[in-house]
Amino acid sequence: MPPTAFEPHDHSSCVSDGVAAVERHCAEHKLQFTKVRRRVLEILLNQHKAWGAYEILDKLREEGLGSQPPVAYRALDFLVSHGFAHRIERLNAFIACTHFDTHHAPAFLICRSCNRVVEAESDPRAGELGRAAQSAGFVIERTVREAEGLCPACVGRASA
Amino acid sequence: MPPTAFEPHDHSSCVSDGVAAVERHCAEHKLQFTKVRRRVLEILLNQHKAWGAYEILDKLREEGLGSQPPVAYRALDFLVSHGFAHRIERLNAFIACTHFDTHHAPAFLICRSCNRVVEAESDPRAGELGRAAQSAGFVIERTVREAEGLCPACVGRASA
DNA sequence: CACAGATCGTTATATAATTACAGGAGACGT
DNA sequence: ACGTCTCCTGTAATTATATAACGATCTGTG
Ligand SMILES: [Zn+2]
Ligand SMILES: [Zn+2]
Ligand SMILES: [Zn+2]
Ligand SMILES: [Zn+2]
Repeated sequence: MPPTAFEPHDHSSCVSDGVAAVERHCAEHKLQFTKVRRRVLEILLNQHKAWGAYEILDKLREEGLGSQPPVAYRALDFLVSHGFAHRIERLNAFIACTHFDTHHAPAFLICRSCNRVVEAESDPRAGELGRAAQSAGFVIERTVREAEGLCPACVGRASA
Repeated sequence: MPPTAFEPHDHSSCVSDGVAAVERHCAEHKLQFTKVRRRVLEILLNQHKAWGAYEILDKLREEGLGSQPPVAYRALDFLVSHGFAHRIERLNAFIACTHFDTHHAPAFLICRSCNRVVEAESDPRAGELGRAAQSAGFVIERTVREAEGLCPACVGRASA
């Protein structure tokens, strides 16, 4: 199952499915899926890129949903803490989770040319980090795995 | 070869060996290892933790080596771009490289309790990132691999 | 309604990083 | 030694990212 967001796809379903899944999850877990939180999730889902907090804030401001940084950061904190979105450390930016149902340690592929970001599943105990941790007796609680480079489309464009 | 910095070791040699190796490399490659650059490297080597740019700047200021942010950032840029130091994205901070001779894609173990950071070697093509990239046709140029958790000493302390 | 807890609106502040430009020190060919 | 070029430095100003603090408002519950 290769990542799909680098390829053409029916993107409107990315948005609607994403919102619907979170809506369901919130209802089941008695979480408040408020207007701002919903809108921020929609913004994140709207493109497969990582959004800076202030970019999101600008959108909210245009729509009269809030104008100060804490408004955006609180909504993002909610989404991230419940696994509906992820923070991309390399970019100081945020992206909607594309498989938030599973309890996961995400990894990301970031295209430096078109800025698209794709989330891949990953096992935190696998790979070099896990091996190094094990041999050092280190207990991993959270991992950051981000790869920067060129997506297939941009590689083609560059070498064409 | 397990990482060593979580264990007791002769730390004075960490500093002197590190400076000497960089000094040699700069001489061989006609790079200018200026006073500020050397001092910043020494500061980084002084503890196995990640230093914020402004922490370093404070030290430089005390010593009359510069007082404005660009002084610290320029030295750090030099060190990072030549592989003598690494940026820890998760912490917005910097650490001296512990095996800068080899052409490498580093991975880090970050203890959230004692703040020690250990660098492990890693192959960028291995692990989940590499697999995901390959199946997506993505060309990796740089990776961020950072694990946060508890080092052996701090795990012991917590469960004791 | 009365209450507790979560959420929101707003101001101010903290922290991290970059831009821009003038000046200085060394390398280098003449 | 002289000019000249390049890299390095000093400093002010600004931009970008994130959090603290506090009162007001909403939401569900008895
Ligand atoms: Zn899509
Ligand atoms: Zn691309
Ligand atoms: Zn040491
Ligand atoms: Zn520790």
